[in-house]
Amino acid sequence: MAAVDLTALRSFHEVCRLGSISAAAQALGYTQSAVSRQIAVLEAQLKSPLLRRHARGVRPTPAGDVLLGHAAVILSRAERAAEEVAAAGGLQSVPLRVGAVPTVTADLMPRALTAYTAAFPQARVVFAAGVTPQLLPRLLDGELGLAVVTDYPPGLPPHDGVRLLHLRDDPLYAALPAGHRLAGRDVVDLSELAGDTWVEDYAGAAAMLVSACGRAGFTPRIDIECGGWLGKQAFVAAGFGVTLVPGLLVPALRPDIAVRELRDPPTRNVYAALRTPDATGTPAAAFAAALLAAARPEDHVDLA
Amino acid sequence: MAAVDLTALRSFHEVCRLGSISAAAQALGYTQSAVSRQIAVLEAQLKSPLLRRHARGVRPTPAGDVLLGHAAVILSRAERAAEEVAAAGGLQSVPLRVGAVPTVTADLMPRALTAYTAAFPQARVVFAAGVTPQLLPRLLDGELGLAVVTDYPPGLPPHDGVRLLHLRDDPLYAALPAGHRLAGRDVVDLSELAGDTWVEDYAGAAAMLVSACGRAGFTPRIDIECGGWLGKQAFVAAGFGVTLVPGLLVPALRPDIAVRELRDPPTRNVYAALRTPDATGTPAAAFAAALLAAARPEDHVDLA
DNA sequence: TGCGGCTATGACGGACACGCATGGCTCGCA
DNA sequence: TGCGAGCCATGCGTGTCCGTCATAGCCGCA
Repeated sequence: MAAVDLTALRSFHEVCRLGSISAAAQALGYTQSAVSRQIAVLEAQLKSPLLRRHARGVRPTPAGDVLLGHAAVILSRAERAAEEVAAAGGLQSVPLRVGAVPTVTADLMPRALTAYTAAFPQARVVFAAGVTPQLLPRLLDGELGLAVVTDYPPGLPPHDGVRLLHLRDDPLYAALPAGHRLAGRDVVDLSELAGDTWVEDYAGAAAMLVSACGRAGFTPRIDIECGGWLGKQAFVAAGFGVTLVPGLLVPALRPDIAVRELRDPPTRNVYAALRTPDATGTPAAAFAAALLAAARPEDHVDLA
Repeated sequence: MAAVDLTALRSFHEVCRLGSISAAAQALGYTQSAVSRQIAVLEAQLKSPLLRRHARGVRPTPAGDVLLGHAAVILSRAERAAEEVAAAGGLQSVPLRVGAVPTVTADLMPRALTAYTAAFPQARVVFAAGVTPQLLPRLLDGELGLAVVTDYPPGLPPHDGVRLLHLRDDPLYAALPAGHRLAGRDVVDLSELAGDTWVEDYAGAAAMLVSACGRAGFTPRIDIECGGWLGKQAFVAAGFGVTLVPGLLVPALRPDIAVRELRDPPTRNVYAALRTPDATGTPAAAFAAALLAAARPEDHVDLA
């Protein structure tokens, strides 16, 4: 999609919305011919038909439906960028944008943020949750000033230009419905969950699940794709599946979920990641120090 | 940003990454002159300087930092779109994409999904959380097949072309740290929380908070901007602030948070939203019926 | 069967994007 | 302190691209 422009995407989006190339052309101030051509160029670039042509208008193909979903997001984001660039024109600084895997929001991140804002009362921090394969590129791309990431499989993505600060180890546990046949045990072997239905969504965590289950001799059946821990917990508690849960999250789980140690548990490392040029003397570096202090209270860390 | 293209955005992104127009030009296969001009055009379109020019390279301005964050997302999304369009070429259908405000993931959505997948075992559903002001445009744009939304202030956005199905009322409660001075009460008046620090993030919920506090005679001080309910709960439980919590979420809250009724509570309505042409005979319509059945178990609803 | 609605495509002209060349500024080194 | 190197901005020329106009073809309906 290197040569695709937002103009063609916008036209495609409007064609799908109105179900007609002519109507979209009128709405956008082009001729039907121009819009037809834009669509044809898009289809050539993406090497896939995007619209089914009928005598009375058009309908997206399945591939067109996929592009439509992305187009909506891209176009919306482009508008927001313009608005925010205009708003940022008068600012002297931008907030420190911190990203982290969701599991650290339950305990570690609030404690680190508290220490940081106490030391730097004028600082503004914006927090965004994400998964490691997304967070590191976002850090490198400049969207984030700091990211808390883990080395879940497939391991850390390439991170040239990034300084990693190890925060702690974090083993996985099994989260079972309270009435599960294995809930009465203290330690569970992963292979004993081969026949269960799994609750998982994030690409990183799903990969670790598949990898761990592969070593235990089975492929997990993930029927419930759920994005957040409230939802995950609800599905597990309601008996619709089991899942793996990082130790960092265990204290925050609802009481009607049975959390059990795994024999030989998959264990991840948790890191604070900064761009190498930001590794000293920057707000991101100060925040990393706060994270380290929160993760290892026994080490004294200065926030200067 | 109507005329801005991805080519200029890509160049800007690479210039920031390498800190040099010449280096970016070389990496992208352009001359320095072409890239310099692309940046100049971007700056003119966005009416803001985006780079500070130095003798040895460039650095983004604060406005440039803002654009860089968005550019990273847009460019990444564009790549994913191309990949997924290629992968979708052979598909006969796409998953039903369901969006909802996060509060329904804790109970209502898992129940509805269970009923739906029991009735349609071959169906694939992808779920994405969001806030109402984002969800309705995403529904209309084609990204979502169905969205569960609420009429938090500023109320529902314009929704021509959308069919709304009322699911239930949902009053707000106060969520307080367990040791809060008002935690011993059964009913709290919002004005009594005027001097507290607030935990909130989402634009919709923050607007309702500001609106409700305005009616109670004060402006809430939101020091902790936190995106997810695990984090919100952690900040409240740790004593760093109070927040409002929808009734739908109350059963899923951790036990060390004091949840209290509000006198005259702000109350929202919860709706399932579909595009009008999808209102009958589609997977989205069937899913809406499952949501209605889950929200009102006393009404019998057929999933045909 | 003819007409209207709609999409695809040929031909053409003007706008745009980029390369080459050059000017101006800053920085580092002898 | 002066010179050279590095780097960005901009004028000019050229080829490509984008949009318009016109036309052809298909489908559905009265």
